[in-house]
Amino acid sequence: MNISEFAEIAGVSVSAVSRYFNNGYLADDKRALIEAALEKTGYMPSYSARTVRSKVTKLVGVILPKLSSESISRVTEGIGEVLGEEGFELLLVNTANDYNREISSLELFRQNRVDGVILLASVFTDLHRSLLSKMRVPTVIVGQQFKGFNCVCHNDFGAAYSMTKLMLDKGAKHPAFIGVNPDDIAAGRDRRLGFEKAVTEAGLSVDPKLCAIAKFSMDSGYDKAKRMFSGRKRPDCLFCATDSIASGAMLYCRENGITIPDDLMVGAVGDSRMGRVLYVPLSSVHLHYKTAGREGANMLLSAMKSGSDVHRVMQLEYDIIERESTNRV
Amino acid sequence: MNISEFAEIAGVSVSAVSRYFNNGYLADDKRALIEAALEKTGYMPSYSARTVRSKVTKLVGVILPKLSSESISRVTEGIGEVLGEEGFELLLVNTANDYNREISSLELFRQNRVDGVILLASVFTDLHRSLLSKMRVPTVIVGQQFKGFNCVCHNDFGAAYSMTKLMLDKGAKHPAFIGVNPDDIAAGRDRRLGFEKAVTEAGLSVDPKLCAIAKFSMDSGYDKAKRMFSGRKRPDCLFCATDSIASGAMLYCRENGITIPDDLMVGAVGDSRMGRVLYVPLSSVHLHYKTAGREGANMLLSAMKSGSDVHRVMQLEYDIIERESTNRV
DNA sequence: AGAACTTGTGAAATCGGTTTCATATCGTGC
DNA sequence: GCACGATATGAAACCGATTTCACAAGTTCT
Repeated sequence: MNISEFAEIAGVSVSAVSRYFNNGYLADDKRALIEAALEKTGYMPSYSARTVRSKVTKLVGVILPKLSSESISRVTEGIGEVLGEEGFELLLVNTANDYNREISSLELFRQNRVDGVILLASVFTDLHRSLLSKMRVPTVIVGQQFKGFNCVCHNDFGAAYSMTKLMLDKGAKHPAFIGVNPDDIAAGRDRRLGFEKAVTEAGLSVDPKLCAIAKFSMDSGYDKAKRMFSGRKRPDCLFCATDSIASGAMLYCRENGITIPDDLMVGAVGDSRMGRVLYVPLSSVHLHYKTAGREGANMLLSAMKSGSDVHRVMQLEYDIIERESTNRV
Repeated sequence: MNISEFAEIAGVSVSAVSRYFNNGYLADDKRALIEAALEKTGYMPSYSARTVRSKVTKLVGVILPKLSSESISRVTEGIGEVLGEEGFELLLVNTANDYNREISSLELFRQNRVDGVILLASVFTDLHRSLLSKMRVPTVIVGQQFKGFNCVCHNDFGAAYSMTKLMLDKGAKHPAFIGVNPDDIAAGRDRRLGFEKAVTEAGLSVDPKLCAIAKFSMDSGYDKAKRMFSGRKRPDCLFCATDSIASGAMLYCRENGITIPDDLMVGAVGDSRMGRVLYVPLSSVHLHYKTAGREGANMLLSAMKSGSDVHRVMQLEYDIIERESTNRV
């Protein structure tokens, strides 16, 4: 059924029906007629037809590097909450960390498919920059700070610094580090720099043999820990860029008689649910992922409303969660 | 830029451009002309305009009870993989376990917003049934078996049965159960029934005082364990409907000197990442969530292609993962 | 050579809405 | 009594694509 058929059934003009759904001028008696017919027929206007003329899709594109990650799904949950209240729906693209899919999704969203875009990406390239600046629709980046664009990010540097400092303050002298790809500015580079600053500030030096780059997974954390502990130098504290990595490293420690926190303190970033129930509860830095999603969505909403090109940056702070893994007396 | 402007620039007719994008008859020379102009202008046809006429949205609606759950995000990942290959995108709705949002999303998708729907819901009501049977677009239910509709589900009964039997075979005599809402047929009722069958079959009886219904969370598992262990009767094995619940219960055990597996064996369903790194690695039943998502997507694809109303049911089997929590000698 | 297909083509109708526009009615201030 | 703004209305133009249709040209089969 289309709008003209429905208008005829209701006994009003096509324009009246359109106005009913779009808050235009409309007399109460027609409104009643339409509502009665609506009850009877269950008519719903077509979104696409509406979009052709009005250019409004009520869709927001969300580009994610993966789905089955606690942090990312929390961000997405926050985005959905805020946008849902405003009647927007999420068009989700999972790029599976595939660079090309990220680019092609941006390309797809660039023109007319959605009213706005929220991008969660780990690594940014020049191609990203050029594509992002050609965007016709408002865009917000969550989780990374990228000059010249709307961003909601975390204080990754501070988080890593504070967690490392916590361990050094408890007397550790041989700090180790397992991080992620430094091309990922937030989780890779900034957390590394935060670690390094804390170490240097404590009058110690960063030992390259006690530093490793892992992937975002437990298995990779296990692997890097294994290599590190096979060397001559033994660390007495370990900072990991993510909880997953830490949990893998701890698995190795457990299997090899390395006692936490006595032989080795462990601290990480992310405060995942898993951290609480690890065999030694994990000290971690809580980042406000869901809030980041909510704020990103709010930022996008105001950008879509205003249509202005002014970009904003919001940085969220963090909370240190101390648990047994750093509980040395 | 619209199709007529572009056609003029390319020096071909509007129809030719449309055919270029829709695999219609088209001579090679025109194809070349269009590709050259495409290179120059970056023109992209409007999805909504296309949809008005062709009725094809290339969108699939996915309705989820929550996002930040490992099992659900794995299912969604599987869905996205398969559908992405076929050029579909996901329109995601997170109902946050809100009954009304589930209904209103179905209502929204019923007509014309999407080409197909995949529904992950925990509890089905009569309203669900009536709404689902009024669906104009193909619909697949993942994770539940619902007579008369396309379903991809797990063998929840068998999973619970096997895990419980595993513990009873090792000599447990006082089995306990922490499950979820029995209105949830798959995770609630079937896992309960599977537990009960194993108990009865072993010549034991189900003690109501050793049975509890929790929510899908660690905290709730902790809480139910606390109450259960405050009673007079002490269980010697515990089956939990989910890993989260089990991890909460185990947290309580650890705090209260109940040794796993010696005092209490623990088994669950879900095989989440967390289970591997718990202070006592958790025995759990692996359900093929991602595969369920993939198969659900495949089922939807064939339903969309054929347009037929024949419904199919696919049940996926499971793997028992034995770890220390049931490792009694 | 002529019939019967297959392939290729562009003008025009069409999809289902929104928005403009010309016009009507009403209350209100002067 | 008249000008004026606010409210209300339906016909028609419009949005940007797809699809139909009538027809042309090239192939293949008798």
